[in-house]
Amino acid sequence: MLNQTKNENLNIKFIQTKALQITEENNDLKNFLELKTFNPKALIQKIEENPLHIYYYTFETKFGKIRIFCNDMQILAIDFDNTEKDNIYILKNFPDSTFVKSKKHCEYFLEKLFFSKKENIIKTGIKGSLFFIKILKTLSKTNPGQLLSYKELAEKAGFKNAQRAVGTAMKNNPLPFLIPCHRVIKSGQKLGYYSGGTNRKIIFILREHNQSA
DNA sequence: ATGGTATATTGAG
DNA sequence: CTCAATATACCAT
Repeated sequence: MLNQTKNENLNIKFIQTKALQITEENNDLKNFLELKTFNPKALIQKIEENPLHIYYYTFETKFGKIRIFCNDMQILAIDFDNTEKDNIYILKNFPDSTFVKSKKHCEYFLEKLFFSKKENIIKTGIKGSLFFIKILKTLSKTNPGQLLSYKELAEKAGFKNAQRAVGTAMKNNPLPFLIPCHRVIKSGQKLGYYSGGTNRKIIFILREHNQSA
C-alpha cells in the first residue's frame, strides 16, 4: 500500500512518519526497527566453483520468515518474504549443487546476523563478475546510517558513470541487510527502489539512523 | 535488450 | 524561481 515511491525528499522527518505508518501495520518490520544488536559486516569473497552442498533453512523469527543459504564456511544468500518461491540468484548461479535442508548449518549465520551482541564479520561467498564483486565490496565498507547515491557508489568503486549498472547490481544483491544495499538511494535525497519493498528500505534506514545517533 | 539511474531541459505554477 | 515530468545519455551483463 505504501509501496509506491513518490519523489518525496528523504529527510529524517519524512522517514520517521513513514516508518510510523509502516510499523503500525507490520509487526515484523516493527521488530526490525527495534533491533538493537550490532550490524554484522560482510567479508566479500568471490567463489568460482559450485559448492558440493548448499545448506538452506527457513526460520520463523520475530522478524518474519528468513531463509538462509550457505555452505560450510560462507553465507551465500538471504531472503525475507519470498521464502515460498525459489531464490533466483541461487538457482542461476549454483545449478549443480545439491541442496540440503539443514537448520544446524544455517542457524550459525542467523545468530550472527540478527542476534549477536558483539560485532561480527561474516564470510560471504559471492558469484558474479568482477564489477559486481567490486561494487559489493565498496558498499560493504560504508557505515551504518550512511546514505549514498547510485552514482556515488559507482564512483567510489572506480566506475565513473556506472550508476545504471550499479542499480542492476543492487537488484541482484544476494544478501540484503548484510550487504547494505538499503543505504543506496537516488541522487537528490530520493528514496529509490528496493527489491524487498520500499517499506523495508525505510525501516532499515531509520534503524541505522537511530543507532548511530 | 534490460535494468532499483543521472542530468539537462521544458513547461506549469 | 521552483518543482516535477520527460527525454536522452550511460554503463555493465
